[in-house]
Amino acid sequence: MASRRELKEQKEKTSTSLIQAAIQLCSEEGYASLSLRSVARKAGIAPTSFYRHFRDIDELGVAIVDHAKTVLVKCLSQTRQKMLAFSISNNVTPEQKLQSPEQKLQAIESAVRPFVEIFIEFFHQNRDLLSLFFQERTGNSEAMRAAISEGINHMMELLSEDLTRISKKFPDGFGEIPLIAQAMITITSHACLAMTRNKDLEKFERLEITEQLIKKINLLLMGASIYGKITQGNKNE
Amino acid sequence: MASRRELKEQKEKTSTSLIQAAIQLCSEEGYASLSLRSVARKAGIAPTSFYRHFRDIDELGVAIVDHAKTVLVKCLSQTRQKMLAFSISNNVTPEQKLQSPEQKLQAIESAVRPFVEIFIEFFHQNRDLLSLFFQERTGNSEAMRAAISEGINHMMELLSEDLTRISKKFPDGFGEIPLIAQAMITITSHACLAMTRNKDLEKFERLEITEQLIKKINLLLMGASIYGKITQGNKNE
DNA sequence: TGTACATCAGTGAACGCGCGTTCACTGATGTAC
DNA sequence: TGTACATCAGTGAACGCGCGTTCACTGATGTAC
Repeated sequence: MASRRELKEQKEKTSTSLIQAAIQLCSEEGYASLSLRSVARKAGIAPTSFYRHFRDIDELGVAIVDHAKTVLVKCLSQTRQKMLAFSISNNVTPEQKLQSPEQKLQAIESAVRPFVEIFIEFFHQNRDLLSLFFQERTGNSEAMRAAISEGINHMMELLSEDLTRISKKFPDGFGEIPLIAQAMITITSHACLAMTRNKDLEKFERLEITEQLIKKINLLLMGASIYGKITQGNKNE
Repeated sequence: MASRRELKEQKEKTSTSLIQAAIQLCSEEGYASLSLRSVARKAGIAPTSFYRHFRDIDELGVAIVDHAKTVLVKCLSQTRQKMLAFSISNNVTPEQKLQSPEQKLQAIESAVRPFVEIFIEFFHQNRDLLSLFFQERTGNSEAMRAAISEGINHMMELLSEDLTRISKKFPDGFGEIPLIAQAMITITSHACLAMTRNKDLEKFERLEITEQLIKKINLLLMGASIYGKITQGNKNE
């Protein structure tokens, strides 16, 4: 009835059920309160069957983080497209544009806004998964912290690349791009976590959080655009 | 032998022992893993005696947060003194100073540096307490989140006052001061949490985190100083 | 001064519960020969 | 084709453990009269 191949697929399905069950339980009680038995119960298997899939809860946790990583990479790939769209629409020589603060701010916001809107939308669509990812970044499981840290570093690299490209449109470039990327991820993930409670967050509140986050990142990048002028020589770094 | 008054003092001592025991246990296992019995054991009393002091673990948690609040208020009072020292040393009319980006950056850093250095030092001295405070800001205990949120709001008010005073030294003031205060606390607390693991963090690493945090806040405030120019009318807000 | 009672921090026994983990087992699939 | 064996996802009984909570108790202090 079930071939060896079908058995493998069935096992994969069960693993996925365990992961989904764990994500949901974490959103209710937190990762630290996750128990092997509660996950197995929610996934509809016997407690002892858990061991056919994961050595322990932390191994499941790392699998969840791996899943979160792929979602985040997709997210950053989408934000990159939109941010490049910005670059193209501003595809003129630096000397022509972006000299006045107003022009700079407008240019910055035209890149920041799509980034934030797409990110918030992704977070909204993957609330339980991503809030777990960001929350456990500083949690008490070393295995989780290590796995998450890897994902965050990757995000920062991607974001730094984007910022580098954007900075080329500014007469003096941006200063301290890696730090900017760090700070962007910090305040973005924090804004997301602030949305986590109140599952039925009013759309109004979500929009307000979005606008505030955009403003904060605008401020950072405005600062970076001056920093680039002050610390000469880092222009194309 | 022990008067009624001495009994009250003794009870207070036991409560303090419970709080200290809980703080230490949280630093090892996290707040979510805290158990009434483990706290009582560490404090040297019978499990049932716990109920003479707190209704449940969350009530103890809120008491810990209250303690953290007083530490943080002391911290912000010290940073304020140093930041006002900056204001005095720059006590000239706006027209005379801070027109060039270099001057602005220098003025901003002279306020930001003491803030960060004092904050990091306070965190270092109260590592377990304050990392619990910041970590559980987005944790799974509603009682904790509520208590912490109150403390954070108070911090943001104090910081906004400081920023308002500082902004008066700049020709165009700062824009979006409340958002700046929020972002400052977000990235500062995150930098602190990054120091939490590795109890014996190399002094070198601590200094590096300090310098990076200073730069990030510099960027924010540089941005704010331009934002003030663009969005006219908010100058003295 | 003496007697009866109230207060209250701390105790130890006991309870039922959910937990992680072990173990030997099932039953279906595929392989060797 | 048939027989013996290997693989492997899933199972159910059983274990010992730490947990939160209850209960009646102790023993010292203070109060009423």
